[in-house]
Amino acid sequence: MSIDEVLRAQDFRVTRARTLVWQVLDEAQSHLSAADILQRVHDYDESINSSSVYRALSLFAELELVRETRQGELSTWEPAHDDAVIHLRCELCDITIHFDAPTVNNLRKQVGNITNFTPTSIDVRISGVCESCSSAT
Amino acid sequence: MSIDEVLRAQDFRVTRARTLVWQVLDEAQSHLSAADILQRVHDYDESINSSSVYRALSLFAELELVRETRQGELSTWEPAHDDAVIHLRCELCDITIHFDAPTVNNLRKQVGNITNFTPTSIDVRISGVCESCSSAT
DNA sequence: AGTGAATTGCGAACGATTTGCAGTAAGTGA
DNA sequence: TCACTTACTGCAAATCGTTCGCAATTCACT
Repeated sequence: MSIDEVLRAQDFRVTRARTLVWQVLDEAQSHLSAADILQRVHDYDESINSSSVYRALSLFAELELVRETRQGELSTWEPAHDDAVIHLRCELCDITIHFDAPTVNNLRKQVGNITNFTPTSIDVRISGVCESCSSAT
Repeated sequence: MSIDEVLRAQDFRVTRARTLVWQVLDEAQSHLSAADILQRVHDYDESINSSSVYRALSLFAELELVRETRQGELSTWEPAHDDAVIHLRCELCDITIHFDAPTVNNLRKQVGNITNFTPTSIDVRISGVCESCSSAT
């Protein structure tokens, strides 16, 4: 289902701002800051305002189409994905790599079994050094 | 080793602001926002300024005495603890519970073995509903 | 094309955190 | 105990990502 269809299906209007913000996120398939997104949106259309970008992002977040993450100072966004996919964040180059770790589901079960806490979503982030940074001495 | 000793050992001065901020964190043993901390510090001494609280917190963070976490909008701080201890955050009452999950170390090993990423620290947060909120219907 | 409401652009407001600076007080050595 | 040095503080102003109010625009439907 395209973003247009998703929006229309829930009675939201398909606008240039929303379409472009989605397009940028979808093309990047990585963690982008609001500033990154705005900049790339401007590559397509200078006239889109930052407010509209923020508004599109929060709408998408509500519809669970994107996932917002706080990395250090600022927020980043990426298309939503399963929470068993964890984030490996390189401390040197700041890149974020996805890693599908089935163990995450064990962790989820463990918490469900041992405690009386009922998990809904799990968020695993690992900081460290990525391959290219560690091989670059 | 007391906070005074830790500070002195690294040639930082022991000041009222630093002592009180540490005392508040240590007493609470939970996640406090900067505003919470300031308020509790003021219970001891009205004259401490928020800048000093922020400055103390970032010093402590550098010395790895505290752990800063972004929860939604704002940052929270707590005394540092092992990263195999994960955070269970209740979506209803916003409380954060600690849970010692040995599985975290498996996850760490798994990443180390399967990928070429070298983990240094791991951060697991689980959102869900805590016992008292789920029993309160 | 015409209508009404949803959405936008704009600029101002916001609020947590930070900074510059002059004054204060912690540590040191006499 | 008393100076002396300078790290640290309080204050107020600045910063900066994000949000808001509102008039103008644009979308969806006829």
